[in-house]
Amino acid sequence: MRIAELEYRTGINRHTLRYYEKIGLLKEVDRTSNNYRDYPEKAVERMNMVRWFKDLGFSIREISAVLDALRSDSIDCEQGALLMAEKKAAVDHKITELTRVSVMLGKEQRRLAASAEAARQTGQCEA
Amino acid sequence: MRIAELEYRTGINRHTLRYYEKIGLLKEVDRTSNNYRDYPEKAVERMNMVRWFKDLGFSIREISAVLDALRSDSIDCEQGALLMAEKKAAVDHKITELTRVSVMLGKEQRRLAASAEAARQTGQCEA
DNA sequence: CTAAGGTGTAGAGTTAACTCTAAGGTCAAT
DNA sequence: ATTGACCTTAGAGTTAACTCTACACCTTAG
Repeated sequence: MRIAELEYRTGINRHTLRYYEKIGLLKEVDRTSNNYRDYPEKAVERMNMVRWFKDLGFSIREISAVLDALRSDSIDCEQGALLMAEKKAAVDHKITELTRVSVMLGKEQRRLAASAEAARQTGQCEA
Repeated sequence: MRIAELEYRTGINRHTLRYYEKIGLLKEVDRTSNNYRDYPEKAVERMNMVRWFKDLGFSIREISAVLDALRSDSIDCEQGALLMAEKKAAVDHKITELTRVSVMLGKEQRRLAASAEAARQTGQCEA
């Protein structure tokens, strides 16, 4: 497929797609005889994965490393397994911290809602 | 306390502390007669909270909004409660997605570890 | 054959969030 | 009174990750 379709199917700007290619994040690209880029189905999958990771706060460098390790022609499985374990630990830590944040936000939400209720009686917000 | 101590106790660069003040993220600042900044204990607490949120991927704008709502002289509790609920929902969604990522990374880690084991026999990584 | 619309490259511009530099004021100790 | 370690501001520089502009080439419908 050409760049317009990949752009449409991934929601990633074509300039960004070319940028990703340049920095080595998107490697599944061929060229047609007229020098247009020709993307395989796999490119859609990779880019959707990139968006997924990116939205969760991974850096491009991290995503590159993970995708490279997952690519089937990856050189070193041993190394790849280590990377996965390391990333999983980081993700699990983040989940723990976010859970703490969620609890805190829930508490504060209830506190503020109660104050808002009181305010409707007294006219003042905070107690 | 002066800026050196706040820098030491929060691990946040003094330039960054002044920057945070300028953009309204750090409001608990007084001045001594010689125009030096004089921070109350509360500033340490706020800055540690900022670091906590920042490391979890919140933007400065988001952190500002949350801290403002938590500040005891906050104007509108009603609005604050809504903000907390909204942020909590976003955090909970992120936790769900990160959990999916964690599962995926775990699977890939095991797959790669198995391939590495096989490689030790055959000399080839991927099957 | 030409105009519209898709594609190419190179490189400039943008935004967030710092991080640092320069030039100068303050203060405690020698 | 000078030195050195503080502090001040204004503004420049940096990094990541885009996003856009300019200009030229390719393709297809009328």
